[in-house]
Amino acid sequence: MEKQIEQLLKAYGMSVTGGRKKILKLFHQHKTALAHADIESALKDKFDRVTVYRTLQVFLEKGILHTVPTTDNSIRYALCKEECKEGHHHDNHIHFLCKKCGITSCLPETVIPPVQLPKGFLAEEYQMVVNGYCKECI
Amino acid sequence: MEKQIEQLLKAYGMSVTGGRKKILKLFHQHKTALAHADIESALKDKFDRVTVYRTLQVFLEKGILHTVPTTDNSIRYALCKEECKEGHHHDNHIHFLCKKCGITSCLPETVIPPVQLPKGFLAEEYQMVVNGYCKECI
DNA sequence: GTAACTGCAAAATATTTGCATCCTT
DNA sequence: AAGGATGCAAATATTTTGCAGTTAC
Repeated sequence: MEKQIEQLLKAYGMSVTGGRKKILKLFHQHKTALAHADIESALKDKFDRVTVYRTLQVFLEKGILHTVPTTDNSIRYALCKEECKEGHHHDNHIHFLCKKCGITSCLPETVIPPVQLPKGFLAEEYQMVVNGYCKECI
Repeated sequence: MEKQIEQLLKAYGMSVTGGRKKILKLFHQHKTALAHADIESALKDKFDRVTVYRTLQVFLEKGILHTVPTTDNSIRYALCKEECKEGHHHDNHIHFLCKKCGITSCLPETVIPPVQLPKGFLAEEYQMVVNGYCKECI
């Protein structure tokens, strides 16, 4: 695991530091999308708040993480690319947001069906969010 | 228009005030989803920032507005219910976000296709966001 | 007249920036 | 050793809260 994470960082041309490893590890452990606050509290004082901001920012730019659409005001980040790589080759996953526990999960095995857009719209990416209740909260 | 708006407010059991009318009018004029900042700058000092927050909050609670999923950190609000009422009777619209001009539009006439979720997930609402380029920006 | 809405001030939160120090390569 | 990453302090921006004055019904 440790090795995997370091390799991933190197593969993306980033230097391997404690903070980046910790944060990346979090995303690998939780299979859900995480908000800044989740990460901060998971790291409990181990790293500065600012470092978390900057690390997430870099991960986004490099394409290790991507943002998940939400209807509340939180920005959530997820590490879906990897999981999707092996199965279907699509960047467009469905995200599931549980109303009770608030967990946001990626459902990489579920394919977003095609839609017909009105004339004049050129679509590049599709994202789908499903709200409801997850296994634990039904 | 003025009358329509007042009636809508009354229909939802809200008192009719200047601020509410102005904000609701904005949503009727622009056919796009608006963020707090959009509204604030559109009203240019006519109303207090706090009033805008509170008005949007009430509109959400009453069900006049709903939030639109976004991948940036902005909360966007839209007034889709009405438009949908007449056509298809579904609350689940597709939202289109233009990469260039940043405008978020509701596409009420486009139906979200059904998806098969993995076992253990109970879905209640479906939302779909499409990124790309709108008519003006292609 | 009463309840609710609004503006102002201020508190609480969240995010960004600058700079000095430390760590990775 | 050099460039980049981190922590700390502080500046900005965003959102929430309390209260007094005003407005809608």
